[in-house]
Amino acid sequence: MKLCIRILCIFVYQYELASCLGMTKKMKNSQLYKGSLNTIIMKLLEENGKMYGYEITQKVKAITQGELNITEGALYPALHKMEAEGILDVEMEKVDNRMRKYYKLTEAGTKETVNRLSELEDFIRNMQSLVSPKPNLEF
Amino acid sequence: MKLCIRILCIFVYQYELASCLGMTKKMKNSQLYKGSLNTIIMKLLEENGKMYGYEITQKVKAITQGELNITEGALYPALHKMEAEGILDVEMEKVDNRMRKYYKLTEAGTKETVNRLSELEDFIRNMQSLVSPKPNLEF
DNA sequence: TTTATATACCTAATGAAGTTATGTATAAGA
DNA sequence: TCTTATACATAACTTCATTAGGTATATAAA
Repeated sequence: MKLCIRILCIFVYQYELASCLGMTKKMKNSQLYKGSLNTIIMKLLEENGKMYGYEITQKVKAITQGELNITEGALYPALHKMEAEGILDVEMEKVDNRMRKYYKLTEAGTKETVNRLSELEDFIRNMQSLVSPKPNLEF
Repeated sequence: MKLCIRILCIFVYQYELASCLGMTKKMKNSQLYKGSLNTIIMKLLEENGKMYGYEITQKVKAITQGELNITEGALYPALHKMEAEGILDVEMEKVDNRMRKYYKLTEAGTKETVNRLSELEDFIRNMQSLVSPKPNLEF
């Protein structure tokens, strides 16, 4: 029994250690990211022309230094939905005997991206007003 | 028939006009705000000491120039939940024969607010990296 | 050689948060 | 009198994401 607990402790310790080093890190994304996934995907596609799902998850992780990890359970349904809505086009490609589904913005998608980005700007501006109310010092 | 269409047009026009003036404006909040409500509430309470529900909706509307309208269906359940979690304390008050439920941060709530605000900062920083990738120009 | 990790896709069950619609009730103004 | 503003509340529904599985190939480690 005591041995079991000791082993468990070692396991937990190593897990936590790994967490600290950002290796196994079962990162729980903040609630704040809810609703921003589509905007993120669209912006990345606008920038990179075409990307495949897995590539998107890795890109986001890299850009945010591991702070945001898009879960596949969120990503793939989102991509399928945007494809169904005519925002994205798909193109299959076989690389190294492994399949890839490349997504790119449609014309409509490109237009919608502009709106989404402006919404994001407004959102950020509003959130900043809310949390760091700058008294109008200009006069 | 033509008359009907004309009347409809006038109605739509006036509705849009009212919208522009921010009067009737059935503002649909961007998806992006999902997940930010608690943070907003906590920050406002941290700043103002105590507030009641309706006051919060008005304050947010004012600060964001009408861009963000907290719906009551989201607000009240959120307040109740935060109270249940020990983040908020309630205090009833009767003003003008009308009831008000004033909320304020508990000690735990105040601590949690710090975390939430730092999460928000990270979130904003990450979103900015994602949508406006600033190449590291420093060298 | 088996096993774990990385790449690459997928979905079903569940949960959390918000919208819409509705209800109650008082006060003030047109 | 009828509408708007103030002030609370909740039930039904939608949307988005998490959790937890599943398939399959390639590579590195034990």
